[in-house]
Amino acid sequence: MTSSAGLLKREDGKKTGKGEQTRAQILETALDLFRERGYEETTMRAIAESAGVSVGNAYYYFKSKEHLIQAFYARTHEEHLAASREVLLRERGLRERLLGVMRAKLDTIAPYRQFSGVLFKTAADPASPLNPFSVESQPVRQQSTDLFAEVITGGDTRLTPDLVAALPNLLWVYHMGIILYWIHDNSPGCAKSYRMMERSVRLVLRLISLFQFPLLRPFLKELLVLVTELRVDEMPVPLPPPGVE
Amino acid sequence: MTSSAGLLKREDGKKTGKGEQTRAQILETALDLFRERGYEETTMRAIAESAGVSVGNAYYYFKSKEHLIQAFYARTHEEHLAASREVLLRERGLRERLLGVMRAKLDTIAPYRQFSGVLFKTAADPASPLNPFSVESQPVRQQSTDLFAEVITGGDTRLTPDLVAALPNLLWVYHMGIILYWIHDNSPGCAKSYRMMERSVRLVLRLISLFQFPLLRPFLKELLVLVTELRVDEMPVPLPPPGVE
DNA sequence: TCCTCTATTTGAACGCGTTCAAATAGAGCG
DNA sequence: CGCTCTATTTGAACGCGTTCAAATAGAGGA
Repeated sequence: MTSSAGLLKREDGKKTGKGEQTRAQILETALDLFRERGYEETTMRAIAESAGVSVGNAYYYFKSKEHLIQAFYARTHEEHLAASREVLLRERGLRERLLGVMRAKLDTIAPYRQFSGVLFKTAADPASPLNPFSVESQPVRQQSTDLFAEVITGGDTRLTPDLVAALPNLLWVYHMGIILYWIHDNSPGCAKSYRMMERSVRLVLRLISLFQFPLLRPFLKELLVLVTELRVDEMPVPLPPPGVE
Repeated sequence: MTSSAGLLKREDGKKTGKGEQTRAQILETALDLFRERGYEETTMRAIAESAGVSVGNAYYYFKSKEHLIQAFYARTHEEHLAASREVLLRERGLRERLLGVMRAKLDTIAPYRQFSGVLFKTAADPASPLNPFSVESQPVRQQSTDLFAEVITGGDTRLTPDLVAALPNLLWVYHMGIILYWIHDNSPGCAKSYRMMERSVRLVLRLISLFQFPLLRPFLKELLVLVTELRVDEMPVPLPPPGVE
């Protein structure tokens, strides 16, 4: 751990780097196979064989098959962030910004639609690290809500502080809903999802402008309380193993 | 036609009835074990052994371990309907009715909280028959939305037709959201969930009365379009490979 | 009574995800 | 060079959900 040496060290000085190569090899192979044959149909043995390693070795780098999904999710998440930044630099109108970010989301995950179902399934498990509310995904979730915060604050539309406070989380939930719809959408090119997304964005924007009226302040206050309580950071994390209740 | 011993032929002349007994035995045993040890920890072999049958026999009656969850779900669903009917007979105020139905829901599933997570996980899988949007669960879903329809139409509060049309589905989604929160709620007695439920019910009611204003008619129209499109009946169902049951 | 046909029941076997004790590789050091 | 320590790699083995060919039970007909 101290210092130096050999052909393999990272400037980071942590691991030898050889492992990182193997790790990447396994992940690439896995994602390829997932996309080709689907998640359930791809066995760990097949992944290992295609990657030219042993099964045990795959498990040395990924604690479980699920953790491969997590890696996939992290990747598309990054892609979406990048695509969104582009949109947010270009567009100033709230409508264009939200629409662009949402469209970017669907575009990003499009190639993986069929096995995104599995991701959603796993994510729904409270015990899974993939769960959006788990500690492990806290950073990703944070980045997502930050993104929505940027959508509403970086544009040319001024909103009341209440809304600015509540909207990022609400929009995050909203975008999850759209993805849920998308996962079940078998229309060619997921056309229905895109249409649904556009319509709902319009509705969301109208709701936003509606709640700008000072008259509706009490609603916002109440909403804010709920959203605050929804904040997952304050939710105790389900601890798994011992004991029955 | 019917043999004198009685229990060997159904009126509909389909099955012998002996099987029904075995089926019930397996289901009861399974649910007991699930509640005691949890879902993942309960093996099909253990269920079969405890029920005094072979593994293969368990699979003769339940196509998969998942289908045991489905049976459980059907049961608590019935319980909730019963409890709700009681509430709806007693209460006339919209607030009391919605609150009562929601509370009944949480009360009904309370004993199974820890393994309800699994149910949710499975339900999130688009390919699962347990999925709320699947054909298999269409009847249950229908009954649920009918229940919410009864909540709003059977009380002493008159609502605009638009709202009456849109609300059942919206309330169904809302109640799913509460359950999602509940699943992640580790507070003693799920107190946070109950509080969240009460607060959100209050908010929902205020929103309902808000959208009674004729001024907000366009919103309702737009919402109605979305909700109609959300109707899962119109969503093409991902068909499972072989035959039906 | 015996035969037939269907409903039910069995348990071995399969393929999967996962684990683990043990083998190997390679760097630093003498 | 050999020694040591750690990172990496292996493949057999385990327990699981699930399948299936074959055995059994039981009712109705001859």
